[in-house]
Amino acid sequence: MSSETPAEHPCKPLLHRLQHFVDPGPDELAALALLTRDRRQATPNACLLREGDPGRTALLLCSGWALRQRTLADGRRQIMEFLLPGDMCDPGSFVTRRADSSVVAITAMQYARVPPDLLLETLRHAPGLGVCLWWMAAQHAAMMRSHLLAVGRMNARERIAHLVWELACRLDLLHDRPPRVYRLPISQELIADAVGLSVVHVSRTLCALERDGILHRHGHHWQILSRRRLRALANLPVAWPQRLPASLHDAPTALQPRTPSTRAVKPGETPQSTS
Amino acid sequence: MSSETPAEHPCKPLLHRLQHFVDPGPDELAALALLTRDRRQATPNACLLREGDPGRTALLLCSGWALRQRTLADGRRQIMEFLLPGDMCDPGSFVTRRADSSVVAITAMQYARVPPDLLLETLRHAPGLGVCLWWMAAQHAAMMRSHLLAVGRMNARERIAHLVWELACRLDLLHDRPPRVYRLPISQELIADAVGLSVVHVSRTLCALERDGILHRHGHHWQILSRRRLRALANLPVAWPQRLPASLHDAPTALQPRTPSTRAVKPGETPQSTS
DNA sequence: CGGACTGTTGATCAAGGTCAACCTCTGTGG
DNA sequence: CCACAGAGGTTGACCTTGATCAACAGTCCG
Repeated sequence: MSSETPAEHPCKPLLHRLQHFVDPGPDELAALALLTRDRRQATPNACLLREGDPGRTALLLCSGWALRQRTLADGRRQIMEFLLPGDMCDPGSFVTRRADSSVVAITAMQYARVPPDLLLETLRHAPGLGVCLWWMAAQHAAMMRSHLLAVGRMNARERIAHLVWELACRLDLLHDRPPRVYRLPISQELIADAVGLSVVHVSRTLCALERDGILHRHGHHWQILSRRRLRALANLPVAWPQRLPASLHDAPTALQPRTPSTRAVKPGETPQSTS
Repeated sequence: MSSETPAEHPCKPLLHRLQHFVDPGPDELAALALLTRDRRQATPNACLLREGDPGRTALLLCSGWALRQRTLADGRRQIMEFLLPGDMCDPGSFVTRRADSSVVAITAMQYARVPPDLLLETLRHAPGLGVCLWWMAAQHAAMMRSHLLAVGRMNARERIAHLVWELACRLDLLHDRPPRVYRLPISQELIADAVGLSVVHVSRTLCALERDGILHRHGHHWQILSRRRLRALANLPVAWPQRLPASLHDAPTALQPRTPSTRAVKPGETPQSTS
């Protein structure tokens, strides 16, 4: 088949991520290419979507980082999530009058706007993609719940460890092998607003993690020195992200499953157990 | 049509909620009835779904309250959300290997388990329901983001006000008119674990809200004395929940829109503006 | 060279946590 | 009918985590 040209595919990161789980056929590849018909650029701090906008369109990130946030009248803000290449931001917006949160570029980035009819058309061409999107949405919801758990019930150390671990896991999915050093283009202010702490305390806590030999940073380059201890701090109860359940591969409209030999092993994932 | 017998419909609360937004036809009513084929009972503290379960089934709550929670090894827990009659809990579970959170009954309750094929079959019979479920999922995601904002960036007073406001809005949707006094079958311990505070501090803060003439409670009966001040505290930027966007009513598979004369006015909702 | 932005460190402060006592209500069993 | 136990709520005293304010250092960029 013509499936061996991922390097030139317009939404490589999404593809790359999906390939950890399923093996897209030519139909799916062609359908995915459709999604990026309306491509755009954004520079740091540009607003892709503003709170209150009618914005009836999904966003598909191709390169660069963004974030979703909500702001209070007095300036306090909460960062809901960081958005990485390959992320598809809420198709839920199709069905909603006004956005409840803003999406802002962190780095220079490329993305596509996906209007509702285009998404529906794409799904008609490649129904198997529906399961993928559904799966991604479920993973996303689980991620949000983890985030809530961290912010609501963990202390500063744990919260930050949790965030770093989450980002590392997500970045791992964008590469063939877990990178040795991660590039996290986020300031400590962003970390603070994501985990609900003050900037100063984030700085202190990061220094402490570094002193304890768990992390190492310079600039935006981060290294995880002890995956074990970081993971323990992050308190992750279940493996995340999860694979598609096997039985879905057999559904009439599903994609072909990857054969075990070619399936990449995901980084922090323990196959079964919890602790 | 035969749409005037909601009193005997097996999932009245869901219906009631949907009727604030759309006008289900006979097909939709029949299809909804299908969903509750596998009905169950639960008593307080019963576990409908346990963290780590494979549980490939959605839950449709018919009566009573439940909650979704995640627990840490040392006993700390975060309540993700309270689940009310008419709530459909994550169809996302179809596509996921293991549940990331538990669902526990708060009161005695009735619910139905909805396996994947039943849901798909139902949607085949009444495609218009798909939009409804999608809309509910989008509302749900927005609610979770609000919750995260509250826990991450608000102080005790605001967090609790936020929670009470959210619950009141959701309960309003289950009745024809906003009730004068709400029945909230939740202990202060549950409130604490939902908003990320200690029980003691919840007690103090509630007493303060009562002293300030914003709330009144005895037992599980709550009255909102000043909707204005409660709403201001809760810091709600956009109207919630939102109506379906008008254009979706015109989609080929959509339900009939309610005529303006019969559409109920929703409680805390300002039609357009933010503050 | 000067300014903006980001990160680090110290000093002080306050919101909320913890511990403990006590109270009210409800249901239970004698 | 009362005694008792247990759960949930209230209040006080004290302590801890993290917020706030401020000064300063490093880096990038005009």
